Amino acid sequence: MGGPTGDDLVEMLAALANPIRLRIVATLASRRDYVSQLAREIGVSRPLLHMHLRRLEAAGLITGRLELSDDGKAMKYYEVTDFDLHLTASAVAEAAQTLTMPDSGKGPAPKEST
Amino acid sequence: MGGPTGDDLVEMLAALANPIRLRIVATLASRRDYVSQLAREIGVSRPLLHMHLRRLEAAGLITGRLELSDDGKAMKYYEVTDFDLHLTASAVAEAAQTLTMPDSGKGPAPKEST
DNA sequence: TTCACGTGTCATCTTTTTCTTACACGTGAA
DNA sequence: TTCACGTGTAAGAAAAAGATGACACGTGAA
Repeated sequence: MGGPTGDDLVEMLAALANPIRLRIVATLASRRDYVSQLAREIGVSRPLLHMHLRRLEAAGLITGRLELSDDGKAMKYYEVTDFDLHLTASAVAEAAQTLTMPDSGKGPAPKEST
Repeated sequence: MGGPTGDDLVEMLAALANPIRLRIVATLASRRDYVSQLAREIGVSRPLLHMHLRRLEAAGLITGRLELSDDGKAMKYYEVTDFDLHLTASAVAEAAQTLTMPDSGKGPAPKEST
């Protein structure tokens, strides 16, 4: 039972549930890369890539750090983390127990009269 | 390398990346259930639950079949499938190769002049 | 018939994601 | 200075997802 909490799991799954972000992780899996170069390889604009990178980093799937190149430019390099998610029905059932519910459970069940 | 295709993976992940749907899978993991009862237990309206169930079934994570109860009512019972997703950076990298791209790769890379 | 319970769908509204365009800043080289 | 390349962010349009309410249909029991 070392899995992530329900909320964290949802965030990780949501982060991976997108073609572009899947591609970002796939690209970074082979070698780390900096933002502009990554944008060119994947074929998306930098602002868009920036947004996707933030989502992936917030979910803990990648990490980025700013470095200075030889010619003095500030480059932000990203790389993947060693995430390892094993998804089965029982794993999901366990994580779901730690889900932060909006308010259900205390509120009255949705009325369904005619 | 028996994993799902990139598109299928995205669909499965998107299906699980939601608190309510996570709860549905968790509930069905212990015992199968029919729609109205499930809606009461989870605390959502039937139309909403119906939509989430469709998404989960489309992703292949649950299956439903219509049965007739003793008192002649048509009940739709759902249960979880034996899905087993192992998510690592390399697994993602492999699945990403079979992603159906909108059009990138052929289209001109996003211009970024000025 | 009317009620309670089961099924499903459609139209609509609200919220969130996704994406583009435009801007700002910094550095090294021509 | 101007250009090329790197960084980041903010505003707004477009698209998708989430959620609700009102329907319609069927059956058994009061």
